[in-house]
Amino acid sequence: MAERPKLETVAKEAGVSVATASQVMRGAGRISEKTRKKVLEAARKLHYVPDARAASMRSGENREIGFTIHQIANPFNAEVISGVSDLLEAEGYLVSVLDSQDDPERQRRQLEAFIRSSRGGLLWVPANGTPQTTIDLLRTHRIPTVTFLRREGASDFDHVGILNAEATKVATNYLADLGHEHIAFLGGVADVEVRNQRIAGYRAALAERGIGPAVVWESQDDKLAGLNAMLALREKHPEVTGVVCNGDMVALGACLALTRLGLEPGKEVSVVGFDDIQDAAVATPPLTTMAVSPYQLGRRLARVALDRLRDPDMPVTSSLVPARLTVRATTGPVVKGRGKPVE
Amino acid sequence: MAERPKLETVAKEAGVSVATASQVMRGAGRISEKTRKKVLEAARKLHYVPDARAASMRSGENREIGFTIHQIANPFNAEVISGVSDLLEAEGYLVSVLDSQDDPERQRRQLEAFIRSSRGGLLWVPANGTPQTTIDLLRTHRIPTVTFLRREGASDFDHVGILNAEATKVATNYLADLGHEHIAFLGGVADVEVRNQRIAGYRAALAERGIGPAVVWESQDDKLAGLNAMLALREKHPEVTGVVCNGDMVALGACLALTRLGLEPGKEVSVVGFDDIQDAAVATPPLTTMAVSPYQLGRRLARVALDRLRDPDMPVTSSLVPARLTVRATTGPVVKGRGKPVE
DNA sequence: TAAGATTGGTATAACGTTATACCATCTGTC
DNA sequence: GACAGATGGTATAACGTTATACCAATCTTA
Repeated sequence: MAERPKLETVAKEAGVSVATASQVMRGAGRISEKTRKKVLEAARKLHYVPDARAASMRSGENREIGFTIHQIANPFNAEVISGVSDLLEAEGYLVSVLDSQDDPERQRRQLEAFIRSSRGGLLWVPANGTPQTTIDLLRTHRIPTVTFLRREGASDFDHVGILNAEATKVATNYLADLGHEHIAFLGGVADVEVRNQRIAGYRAALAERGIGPAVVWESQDDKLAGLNAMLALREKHPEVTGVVCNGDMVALGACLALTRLGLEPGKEVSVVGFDDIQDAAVATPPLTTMAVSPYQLGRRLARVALDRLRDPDMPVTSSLVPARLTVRATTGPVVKGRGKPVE
Repeated sequence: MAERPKLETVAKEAGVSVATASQVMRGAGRISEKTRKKVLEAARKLHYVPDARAASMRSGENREIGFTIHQIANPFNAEVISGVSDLLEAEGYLVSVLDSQDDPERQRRQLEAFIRSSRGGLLWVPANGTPQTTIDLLRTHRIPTVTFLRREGASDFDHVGILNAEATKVATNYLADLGHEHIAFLGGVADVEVRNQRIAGYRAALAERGIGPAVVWESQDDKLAGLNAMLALREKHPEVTGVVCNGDMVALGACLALTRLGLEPGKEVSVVGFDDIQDAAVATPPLTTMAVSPYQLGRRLARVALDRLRDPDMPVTSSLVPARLTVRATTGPVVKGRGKPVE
């Protein structure tokens, strides 16, 4: 098999200069239909594929976009990725996803590699505990960047995120409307920005209603952790009848815990999730949750990135989308009942 | 802020030639400790980051690896990605993930972009229905490629996969050992290679035991689809008491369906999953499944890729890992019972 | 029909690295 | 003190594109 052909090979085959061949491939310049055909034919015949490195180096353009996210293995994020890819690929960009696993050190290495290859732009969920040096790195190298979900307040980069406080406020008020007077916030680990916002909304609703005190309980954001956290919360605070969760996975785990305790979610204890992942609707019982459409969120993110790429001097934008209360079966009016002891 | 510094800037700052600066940055050539220090200091001061495009173009090396997968939004795949990244990043590579969404056309576009930027290597789960032209594309451009999960038989690329037939054979035999005589295979859509292998193992076990007939039922590989498929299967074949599933998500859906029908998984009907995703252990009841450790599988995949990158002329390898029967609560001896009608 | 405009094409210098070949200077040896 | 070998450094031509400037024909138009 022949070596990878270059423009020179194609030009020779077509009997024109490299400059002409280049113009034909890019659809630029003024070329007659006849030679255009000749060049395209030659390129096809030789299976010519341009070298993006050389092109990008010379032209200063790069149609590859990076998406650095804290966890790929998360149904919500995965749907966001779909939304992002669909829109950007339709515009001729290539999206490659990097998983920082929420580790600032790993993130730094990835972003450095990213800068080395001079990608076109970056969609970024900053890892928890991202140091200033990493932010400086991106700023120094003038990478068109859109932050996603985190670093909402910072106005150094464009941002797309969720109206977290508003959402948990709605959720908490909804539980209060149902008659719940002891409402807890469950899930997430301390000092994650998104969680802090959600807790703030939860507290605000409590304060408005004059109920409380606030009960905030930590846990990792997966189902098993949610299960265990709910068991512990229940033991320490048996008076709690309403639970606002940091995410659907935790909420589903919490429901599992209630079932184990012989309690029925939506009866003795009401649970509200956050995100509306696919499982939420299918679970038994189906989960009441604050729904954000991750796919649409991804498209929004991509749209902002496109705008930024087209006009680098545009003022920094921030775009926050609301979550919608979606009532299913895990919430209801207060019902008395003690449940059976754990087996 | 200054323009992005190049090697020339660094060299000037340090008072040496670009050649020397280059050698220092790469740790090559013979350079005195004194000038080495000078150059490194200058680079640090200017925040110099080399341009990987230029380096790669000149040296012909590229430490970026692509991982094209049919679905990111899948807990099993997500864990594989972790395993791959952990190992390759430790070796100084950067892994970027592309989601083909199992669409051959989208996959072709992505692979073309991939070739254009002359990445170092490719880990590839071929989309279902991948045409020969796409395979030729990779071969023509001599991309070091390792196929994963699919195209097991083809010996044109290195391969890492799962011993599918063996696993479902074990699962089916296990159900037969428990006394089940009517065993069905549930899940997956027609003509996906992995599923065909699993069905073959299932059929082989039936044949060996002299039980049957085989009942094969299609469904998408998610929980909701599994639920509906199980309901339909149950209606058409009420005699079935054992179900071997194409994946854990389907199996979990099937269990949900059984519960809705008033049947207890592991009692009236036994269910075996495949993969052992995180949810399998947490579900109620916990799922019996054929466990493959996706993280370890990812590391294996990365290992094979590294070997290939180090020795391009090495003969093509194939590495198939077994799945381990992991008994939990959804399987048990045959129990008679009709269940209650759907509410 | 001469001057200008338009059309279709080409030569060539970048882009920022790295690999090669080469050239000074030292150091030790006889 | 002449010569070999080691040591430390440099000049320069690639890598495969694209952008710029330019040129040679051909076509207008007055």
